[in-house]
Amino acid sequence: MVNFDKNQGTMPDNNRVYGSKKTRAGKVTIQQLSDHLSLSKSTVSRALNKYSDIAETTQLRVANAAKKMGYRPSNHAQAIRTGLVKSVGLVLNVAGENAHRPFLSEFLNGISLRLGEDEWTLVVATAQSDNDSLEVHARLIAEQKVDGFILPRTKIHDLRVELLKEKGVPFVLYGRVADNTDCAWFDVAGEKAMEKAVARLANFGHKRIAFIGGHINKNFELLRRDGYLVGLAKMGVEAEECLIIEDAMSIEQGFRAARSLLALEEPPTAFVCALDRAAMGACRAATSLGLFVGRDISVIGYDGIPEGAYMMPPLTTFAVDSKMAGIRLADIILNVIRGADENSFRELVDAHLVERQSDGPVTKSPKEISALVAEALQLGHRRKK
Amino acid sequence: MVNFDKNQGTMPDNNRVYGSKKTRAGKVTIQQLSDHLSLSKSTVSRALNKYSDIAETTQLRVANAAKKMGYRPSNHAQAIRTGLVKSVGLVLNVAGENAHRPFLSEFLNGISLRLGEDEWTLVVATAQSDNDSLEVHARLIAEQKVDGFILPRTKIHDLRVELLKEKGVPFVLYGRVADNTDCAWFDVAGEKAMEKAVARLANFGHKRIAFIGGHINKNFELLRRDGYLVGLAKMGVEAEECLIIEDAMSIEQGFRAARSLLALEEPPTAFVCALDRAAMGACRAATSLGLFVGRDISVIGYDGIPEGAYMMPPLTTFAVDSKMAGIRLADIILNVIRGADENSFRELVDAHLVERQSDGPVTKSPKEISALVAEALQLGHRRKK
DNA sequence: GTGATTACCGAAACCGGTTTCGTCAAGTGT
DNA sequence: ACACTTGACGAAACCGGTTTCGGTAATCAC
Repeated sequence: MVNFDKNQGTMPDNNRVYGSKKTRAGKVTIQQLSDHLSLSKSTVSRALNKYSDIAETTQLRVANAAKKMGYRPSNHAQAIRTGLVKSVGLVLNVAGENAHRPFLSEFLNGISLRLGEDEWTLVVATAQSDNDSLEVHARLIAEQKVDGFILPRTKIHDLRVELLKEKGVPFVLYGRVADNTDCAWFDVAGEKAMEKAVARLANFGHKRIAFIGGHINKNFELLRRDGYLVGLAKMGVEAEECLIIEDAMSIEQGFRAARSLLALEEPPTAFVCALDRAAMGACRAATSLGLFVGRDISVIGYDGIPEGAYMMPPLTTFAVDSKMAGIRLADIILNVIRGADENSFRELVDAHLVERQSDGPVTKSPKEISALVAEALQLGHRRKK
Repeated sequence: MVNFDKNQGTMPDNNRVYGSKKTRAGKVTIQQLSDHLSLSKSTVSRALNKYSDIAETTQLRVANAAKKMGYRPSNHAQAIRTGLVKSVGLVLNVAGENAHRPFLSEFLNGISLRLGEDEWTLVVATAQSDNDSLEVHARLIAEQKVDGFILPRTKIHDLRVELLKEKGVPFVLYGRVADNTDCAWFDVAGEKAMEKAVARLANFGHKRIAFIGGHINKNFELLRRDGYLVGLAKMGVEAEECLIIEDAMSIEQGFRAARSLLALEEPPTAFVCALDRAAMGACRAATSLGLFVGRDISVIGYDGIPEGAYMMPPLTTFAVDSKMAGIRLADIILNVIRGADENSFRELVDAHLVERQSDGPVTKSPKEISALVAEALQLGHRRKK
């Protein structure tokens, strides 16, 4: 009868020391609370959850005692019954190391702020590819770590949407997809900003306005390009295939895009860029070709990254409010999780113009620009020799 | 006895529709699994957790069946008993809207990657101030949303450390604090980078090397400044009070710092900056005063932000690997939570030099620089009139 | 005054796991 | 042949809540 149970029920080797030393003493349970109040567990629970069959006086008494004793319901204890863990997931696809996110912290802040109001939390995970992203979502669902998702950077046909619809897990899109049925979404109207950018430039007298866009598998890219085209149409300017370049997501790519556009026989006198980073590259390209941005040539960006203010010259751009986006998305997903109809959430807000000095009235014709560029190129060529 | 319980036990109004329509059908419980295997719940549980008192053959049988049926233990169901929710918290203090985080997504990626290996998750929350940060931590603890924390951007005397020590909640620091006892930490040796930067510049022949630092309440600032001073001492260069400016966290502030340093009677011929963003400002300041960065004057940054590569000229800097930092921090906190001794985790890694073109051999004396600056200022002055 | 409601609360089941304790058959020593 | 281990598993308690189902006393209708 001596140490009979020594190797019986012992913990496995790989996780024996689980749990930290201090046993999280402070924790007040509902049992202790109900004992203290001389009420039953169930009454206390229902009182806290404001059931109508508990006397108001009792509800008050319980609420006060709970506050005084510092009682907080254990999140997972209630999750096990209610099925709600009170947290939403956000999976960031970091594929392509150029996946720059200038406003991630503001965005997270908005989400966290809104979720915090209801004592919910945000679970963040990253994915290394589109496929991985699906797996990560599936994992979070399987382990019931979240009650719903915010899906950033929607693609035109987004597999995440299919997955979540199939599993019946609530979600909200940051962006739009081809088929929006039964999808709650929030988006910034990039297309409208592009349209306004074109209008602004046309009013400045520009006739040859180029467009430098982003990844064509992203939905926002199509929308922004359409906005650009609509803008041209409305201003009575004819669109030209050769003035549109896509797939410029980085400074480098923006640089190359602008270089090639400026090498055209009849180069543009203004650039509309779908991303500030591309605009930065475009500015550098123009500068490197001897053009003064804001005078010889105009550039308008989109995003509102802080660096834009410190560029030479400061960049005119359309800024999006990422914090607000986070707040709205969090609010929507909370509603959807609580049973609201997805189809009642379709929010489109505007980016707002930040007027700086990278654009202005047209001063040079395409021919003149072409001449300046040619000169700069020859100079560079000569210097190399 | 008709509809007696109609308004009895009804849910309160404010949260009646809780839970989404579809009842998350796919979920396989341990009960179903054990039924299917004709084993008891407890045996299955212990088999999955590799208890030594379950036959190996049985363990295998259970593991296989679990995989085939797609069984995933409900996270909160086990949390309620084990006390572990299998997630770690990260609270970002977004105070001061210029709290720019160039590498946040890489950092998150590193953390998520390592946590994901063990099927843990990352909970992210934001705080609007130092005080709010404490409250957010407390909230996450009270609701048992996390098992431990990663504390980024440590301050010299960090209240978060006190809070977590008092509550007995595991944590790991990204950075160091004044009193490191019983703290696990990981850090990048910014001081060493600063020292190397000074050595590099001194070897280039620079004698007047200025330092532009960051927030003085952050611990890294003290360390980096010390590194700068040590570097000077080692190279036999005397430190001068007037060549040190602190509190430059943004491009704008770096700009102003460099302007004032260049206005000195005997201005520096090189800048060592504790942050790339300050370095960017410094470059712009030098350029605006008619100096060619990389030739007339040298600038070295720290952080390795991507924009540095596209500056004019590209910025020489010390880059930190944020993804790796995330991975290591996640690994450490997992160990600490599982009971390892905090004092056995003290990791210091180096930032690595990225040689670009913003620094080089000294070509101008302080006097000459001063003259150029004076000229540029007069020019600007004249132009204004 | 009596039966039917109604307001309020407690007992117990339940959620999906983990852990303790006990049982039972097979093996071991003498 | 008999007491003692040992290996392998099941029953039941438990974790901290939520929800169902009754039950009791007071109120109301007539």
